[in-house]
Amino acid sequence: MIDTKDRILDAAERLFGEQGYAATSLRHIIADAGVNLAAIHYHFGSKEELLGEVIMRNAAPVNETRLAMLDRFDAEASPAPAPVEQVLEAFLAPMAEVAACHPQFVKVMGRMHAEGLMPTIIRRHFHTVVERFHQALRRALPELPEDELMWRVHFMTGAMAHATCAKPVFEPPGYATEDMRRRLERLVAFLSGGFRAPALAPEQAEVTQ
Amino acid sequence: MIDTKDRILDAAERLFGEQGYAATSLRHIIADAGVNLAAIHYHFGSKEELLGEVIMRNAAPVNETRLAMLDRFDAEASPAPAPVEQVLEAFLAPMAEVAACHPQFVKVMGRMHAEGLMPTIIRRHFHTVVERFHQALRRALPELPEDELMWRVHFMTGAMAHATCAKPVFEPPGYATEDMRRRLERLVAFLSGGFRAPALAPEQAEVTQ
DNA sequence: GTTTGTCTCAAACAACTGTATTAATTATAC
DNA sequence: GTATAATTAATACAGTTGTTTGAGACAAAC
Repeated sequence: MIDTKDRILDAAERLFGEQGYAATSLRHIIADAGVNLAAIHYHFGSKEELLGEVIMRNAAPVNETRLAMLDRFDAEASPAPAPVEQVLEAFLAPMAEVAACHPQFVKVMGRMHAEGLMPTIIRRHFHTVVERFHQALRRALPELPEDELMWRVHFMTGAMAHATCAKPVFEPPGYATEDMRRRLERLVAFLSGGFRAPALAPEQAEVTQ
Repeated sequence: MIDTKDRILDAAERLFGEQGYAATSLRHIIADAGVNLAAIHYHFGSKEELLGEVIMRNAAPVNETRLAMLDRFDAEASPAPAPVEQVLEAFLAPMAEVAACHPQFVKVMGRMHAEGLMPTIIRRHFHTVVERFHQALRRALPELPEDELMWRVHFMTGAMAHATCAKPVFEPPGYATEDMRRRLERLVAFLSGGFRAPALAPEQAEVTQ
């Protein structure tokens, strides 16, 4: 079969997205793809490299679109910096677009975050995009201290990962039918509010009680 | 040894928090606790029940404190509803407190979310607390549509889980030293902003492009 | 038609998983 | 001291994991 490789990639993408990387065995994948176990190691060498190819066949175009959108928003707002909403939209909207033809890829990325595999992947393939968006957020929120900004990026990462792949504890109305595009729009609104919130007073006495 | 059971619980709590439930084998746990493999099944019966005990020995007091704080904030603000900041604080601060003596427990809860085990656990032991906080948020944000609120709770869940257990892609300054209390205060500020953000216009034409 | 390289097949590998069993040990009560 | 219960130890089980192997099927090239 000529398309064995693609069938493996499709099956892996689907199962990684639904169950996560660790929970998906190679035997699940070959059963879903209808191919032989050896085919995976013939075509990819290892489970880890298979994951790498699943990611990279989508991540590259997504990242290009992200940078293009951010450039456009930056140009439109010039000389002012692009507002947070647009920075976040430039980051998230391309994921929603790719979800149209590869609905599972978004989930795969979420799983990577949730399983703690993202730091490795990021440093390998996403460095440029992350760096660019960090700068954009920095300019959009000049009054926000650096540590607070980085913490909020961390929080955002969690909300993103959860929003894209996790099953909610209590399902919002229309959860199953609502498309990823609208879901990410809701997320942009929510995260923008979070980034815009006043920063914590630096190292005062604890206010918890 | 008299404290075998506690040593198992402590080791399990630590390893579940650091590596997650699925990635932690019973043999990791016994090696860490310095006990025999049979001791786990003697004291707990199964891996799943061990997890249950790890959770419940901390979750019960935490949930009591949560409800007490929320009652207090509600009384203080009466007849107005308690503001979002306080609702979130009542939910998160007790976790920060328990982190003082059981620093890994917070991470365990985060892992449960990330691994998708939380829905089961929640419905079993956290139903009251979740219901109460849902109502509190509803009253604090009366103008927010119900579906939008539930989506934001979902986003909040993700940010919480990630903030408490995941290693950030790029570490904020002072990441290793800053205590959980302050981290959760940052999270409360961020989430409050998110909940306060204006809701998405209901079902308009897509604004993505 | 034979050869060469691509690819698939079934089977097996060693390592690991949660669980179970049986005997030995220890502590407590009488 | 002995009987009774609580607890540990060592070992084995059956299943799953990622990975490897070697024999064969198939196509295209010459």
